[in-house]
Amino acid sequence: MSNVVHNRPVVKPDTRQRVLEAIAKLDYHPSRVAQGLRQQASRAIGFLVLDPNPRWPADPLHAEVLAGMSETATKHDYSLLLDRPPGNGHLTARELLQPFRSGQIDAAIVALAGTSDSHQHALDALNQAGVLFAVLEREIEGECAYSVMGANEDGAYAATQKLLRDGRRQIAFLDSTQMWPAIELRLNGYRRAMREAGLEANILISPSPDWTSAGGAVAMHGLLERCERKGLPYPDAVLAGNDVLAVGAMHVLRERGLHVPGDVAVIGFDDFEFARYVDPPLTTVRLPAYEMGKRAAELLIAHLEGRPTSQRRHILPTELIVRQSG
Amino acid sequence: MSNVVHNRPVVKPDTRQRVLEAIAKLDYHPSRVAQGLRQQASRAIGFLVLDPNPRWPADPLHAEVLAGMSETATKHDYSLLLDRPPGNGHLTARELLQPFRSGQIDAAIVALAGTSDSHQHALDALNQAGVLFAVLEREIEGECAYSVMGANEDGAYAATQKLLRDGRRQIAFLDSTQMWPAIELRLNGYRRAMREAGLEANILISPSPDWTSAGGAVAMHGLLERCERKGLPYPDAVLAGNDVLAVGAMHVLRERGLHVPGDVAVIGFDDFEFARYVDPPLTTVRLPAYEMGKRAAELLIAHLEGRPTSQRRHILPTELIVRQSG
DNA sequence: TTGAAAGCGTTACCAT
DNA sequence: ATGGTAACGCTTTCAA
Repeated sequence: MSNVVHNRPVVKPDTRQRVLEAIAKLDYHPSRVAQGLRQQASRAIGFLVLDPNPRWPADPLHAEVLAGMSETATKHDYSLLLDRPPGNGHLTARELLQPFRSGQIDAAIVALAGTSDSHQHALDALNQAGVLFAVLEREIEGECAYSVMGANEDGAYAATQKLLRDGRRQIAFLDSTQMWPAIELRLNGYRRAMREAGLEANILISPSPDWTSAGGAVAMHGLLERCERKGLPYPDAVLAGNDVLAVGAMHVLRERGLHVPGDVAVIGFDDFEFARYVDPPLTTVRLPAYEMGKRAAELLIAHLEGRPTSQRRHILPTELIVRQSG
Repeated sequence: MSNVVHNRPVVKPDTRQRVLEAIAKLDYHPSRVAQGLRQQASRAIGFLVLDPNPRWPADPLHAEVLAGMSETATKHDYSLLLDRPPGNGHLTARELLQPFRSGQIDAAIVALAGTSDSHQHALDALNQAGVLFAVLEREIEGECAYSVMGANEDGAYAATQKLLRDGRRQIAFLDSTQMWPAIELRLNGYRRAMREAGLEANILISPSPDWTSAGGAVAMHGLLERCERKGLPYPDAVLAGNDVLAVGAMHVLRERGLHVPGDVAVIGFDDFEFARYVDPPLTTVRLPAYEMGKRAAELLIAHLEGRPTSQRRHILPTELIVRQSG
């Protein structure tokens, strides 16, 4: 019976035929739950989002990653389980491991919020438990740990250099009080480019309260006000932590009568769908989010099927997409 | 033991104490899989997306719905399983029911693509199997079927009326060859308003090949070309099937040197995050997508816990948000 | 090649 | 109030 369902060649053709008929007649459906219990494997991978913001799927980047994961999981007949931390977002190791221990998932893709060290204990716990996982946008080491990243630092470096080449000198960076590992890397790239250009003194960072466009507007607002208060000149360029922030920032600039890119150049990050449709079309650093989701899922599934990939650190290239905003 | 874990009051305090200690010492974790097998209930709800486009999570509306579902599921300690049709998107009843029959989910939220009748057989199959589900944006009847909708027709009607009140007469609608139940309703609202204004002859519909902004640009392009070919005047207003399309359409209008809203008013649908940040800020019909996801999940979970809601048809109100594009 | 039986980790039931 | 046992539906192993 089991041998028939799984197409194993140890059954005589006519026996197989009989069994198949019975299956059809009884409208039999194998229970994946029972299979899971017996085989100690659920054929499901989890998406563990360590972000207290319940609206995280609405972030275009997360959505793209999710789409890539889902596509790949389906292709390999794996299920995808969405898992969020209950409540406040501060996880104990126990909570994190729960879906593994309870047999719900065989592996997980982990998306972090917060600074890169804030969830170190969580990753340590995963490692110590010996479970299989892939972390997005974050270096990680461990027996069964993969990491899938975009070239965030390179991208931010290239974007800053482009602005410098265009003669911009007062280049500001928009980040957020809600930290996020990729942003640290982007900041690093920005800082390095400024330092190498001898403009360390011009480094200027303004935080958004969150990762929405409304937050981006707040950050831009704060930036301009700070300049006014201190009698500093306005920045002549802004590198935004991501496109969503950039959109809000451009809105504020327009409201203030500042021309983009004439007065202030703006470059975003991610190249989300709407980047080319805002006015002016947004120059940005493309991050291959969909591909990252795919890659992470592929690595985990290959590992689960006995084909672990020796390369644990996967960095997908970013690309500067020059449009008209900067 | 089971009684202790589930806090049943049939155990003596000191026995409970002893068991709890053992649990801690052995680092015991209940297996949800075994629980599922034993109780014939997985404590998971599925999101069945009958859309062949693998990038569906990147659609802002879907993402918001997903966020609402995820939030609610987590709150009630339910898992959320993402389920896509394998491959082409044309589902057999068998494939649709698979996650139910295999015990992976106790209920599902179903998002349809295609015309409202194209998946009728799928919904019939769900009904006939007696499984619990909620359909988004689509009327449904059945023993265990809920439907959660936005007031699509009302919204489109109100938007069209607003344009008429502003003196617009040549109002076009942007839909898509990739149909979608909600769009049929929006079209109905548009048609009804035009008919009631005696402008049935002016009804003009241009399709996008998909639901991206690029598609919206194609639809707008096609619309203008059709007018030119037939020697018709350009439309003085456009009601887009959703905001994503509207963004692409506005882009084309600007490229052609047409002023929004001076020459052509544009109204979108959904009120996604970026609607207020495009230029000019997009007038649109707000659809409470997050709330719809929440509601659907709540209805299912309440039903599963023995508290079925008598009202099966839930229509959440839409609201016309007037900004500057129309 | 086939059929029977054990066991995966729970919970529900039934003796104690 | 407690401990033992069967059963959930499958796969694997072992004997026939």
